[in-house]
Amino acid sequence: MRLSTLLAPTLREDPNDAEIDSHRLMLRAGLVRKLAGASGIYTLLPLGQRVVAHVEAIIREEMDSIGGQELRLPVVQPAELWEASGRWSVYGEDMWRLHDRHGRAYCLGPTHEEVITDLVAHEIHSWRQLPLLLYQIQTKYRDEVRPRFGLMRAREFIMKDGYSFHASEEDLERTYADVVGAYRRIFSRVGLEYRTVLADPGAIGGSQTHEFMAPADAGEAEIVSCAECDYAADIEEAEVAPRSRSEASVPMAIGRIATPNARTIEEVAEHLSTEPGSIAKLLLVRLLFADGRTECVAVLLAGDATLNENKLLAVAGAISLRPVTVQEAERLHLPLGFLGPVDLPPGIALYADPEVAEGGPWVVGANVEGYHLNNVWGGRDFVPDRVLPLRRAQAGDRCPQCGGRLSAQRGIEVGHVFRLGTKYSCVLGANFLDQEGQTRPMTMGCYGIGVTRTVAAVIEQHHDRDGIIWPASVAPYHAVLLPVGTGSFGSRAQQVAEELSVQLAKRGISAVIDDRDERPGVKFKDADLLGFPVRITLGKALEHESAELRLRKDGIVQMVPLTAVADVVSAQIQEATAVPIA
RNA sequence: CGGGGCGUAGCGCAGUUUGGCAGCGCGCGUGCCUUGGGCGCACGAGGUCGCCGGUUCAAAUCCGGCCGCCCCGACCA
Repeated sequence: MRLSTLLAPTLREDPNDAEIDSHRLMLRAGLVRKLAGASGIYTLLPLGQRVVAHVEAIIREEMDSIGGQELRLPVVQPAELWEASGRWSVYGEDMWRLHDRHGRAYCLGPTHEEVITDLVAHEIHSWRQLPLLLYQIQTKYRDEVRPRFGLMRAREFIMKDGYSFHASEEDLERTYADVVGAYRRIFSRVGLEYRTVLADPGAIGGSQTHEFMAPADAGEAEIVSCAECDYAADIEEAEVAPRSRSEASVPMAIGRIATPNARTIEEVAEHLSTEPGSIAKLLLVRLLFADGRTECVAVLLAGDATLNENKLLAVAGAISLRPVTVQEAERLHLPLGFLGPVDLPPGIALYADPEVAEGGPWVVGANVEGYHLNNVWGGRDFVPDRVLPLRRAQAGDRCPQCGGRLSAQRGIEVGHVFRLGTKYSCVLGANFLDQEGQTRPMTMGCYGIGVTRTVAAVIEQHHDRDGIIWPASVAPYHAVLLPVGTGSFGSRAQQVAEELSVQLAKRGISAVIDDRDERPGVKFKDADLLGFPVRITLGKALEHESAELRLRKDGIVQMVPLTAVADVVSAQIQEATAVPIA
């Protein structure tokens, strides 16, 4: 391929609407373009398409290796199908809905559980035909509340979705494990550093699920992971244990101290020359329940902890919560900024995290403007109505599995595997006859990988100031041949580039020739920006019948005789592609 | 949906406060020059100033309405 004819419009300057590195670099390197007037909808240009194709090829290989069968499912799906599963109303605004000329309602598939279950319900009838693992790699549509970060959260995106059907839970477990194994190989091969984390099954239902998270600052999810064992979890899901804390052996008497203008934990800690961790904070929140009822509760946490809102909602059975308003607090005669668990007005339930439920001494608000209490002891000075772990996990917490230290990081969710059970098979009639002749619903699993998001994640993890640094396995081309020089010297360089391109192709190495009539500096800059793993410069070294090979990832340069270039590059690419499976 | 920012040449931006010839850099075209890290010189093409309406002798600029994009939040199999 010649760069002079390739549609790869590189940009010298950063686009103004790209915030994160992957989005910025995908635009600058000419991999994608946003469709004007359509937030979250992108064209994949030739280089971007090649990268996506490489990621898809790796996914196909690994899914096929565990017995997966690829198929292609309709994008346009009738409302009836979604009404049958009950999700037409549940899915909400994220679903892209449309009508045909007869006024019948359809949607653009945001996912394909309904369609595939319907297919299997019609075609599979016997235990002898199970298990079945089907998958698709297709464009999906979600009218995201807020598309952002380029391909990271787009409204039209490519996803690999796999669905499995089983005669039993045990059989599902086998396939589930197979898929997790395949995912490990896929993400390792595309060059991602990733963590497998425990996550919330969310609205799709089912038991414990695993997310595959690629650590990156631009990630939208927060995870905690242990350095000493394999424990990792979404920060909202992570188990938290009370932290150890030194207690005074002899409880002293409670005391009242003036803390004028010290409202926040930081201000109180500074005023009293103590640590936030020795203060207990009381949050007043209003819970909203499904039946419209609301309730005001108080939550007591250590001063350096954060409330895990999901856990509070779960234990209280509420659907949402918000802090109380200033007016609500005034009505209760509670001064915001000086709240404490001692002598709360009746009618407000006190929920306490185990860390602060018993013992002391704690500094807490006095429920009087301008005052706090010290030497407060849980159990003596206040008694919680409920003691529940409501603290959000944070860096430095003990690992619930091995006791090691947890660290927190941001991550990009690139894959998610679920056990669906019989949620969809029951309502959509995906039943089979078992060996006893009994009709039973199939047990299902589903397994997603965000393909375009994975490409974004790879760039987030593999770039530098100059541009993208593609892993060889997904690079749009393995190498760039860069002839420089003028006159007859230049034509010789061009000719050598053509020859090497052919030699490389014979070894399965793809290369582009930068034959553009540009100054060397421009070619070098673009080569770095585009991120090809190997750069082969045909210039000065030609006088010694050699080429200059440079690896994008470390900048290491070596001079190689022309006759050996193809073999050396081939070896370099093979080495780079043979990644250990994490 | 709440908050904030933006919309002027293909891209990045100035001009808007205080109404008065539509500008700069990059890119693009032509010629000369240069040729190992985004050369230099000269000439040139390129605009419905997001859209609609209003005020005014005169609107990119002031007023009203609408649309789109980006960021934060809420939200998110």
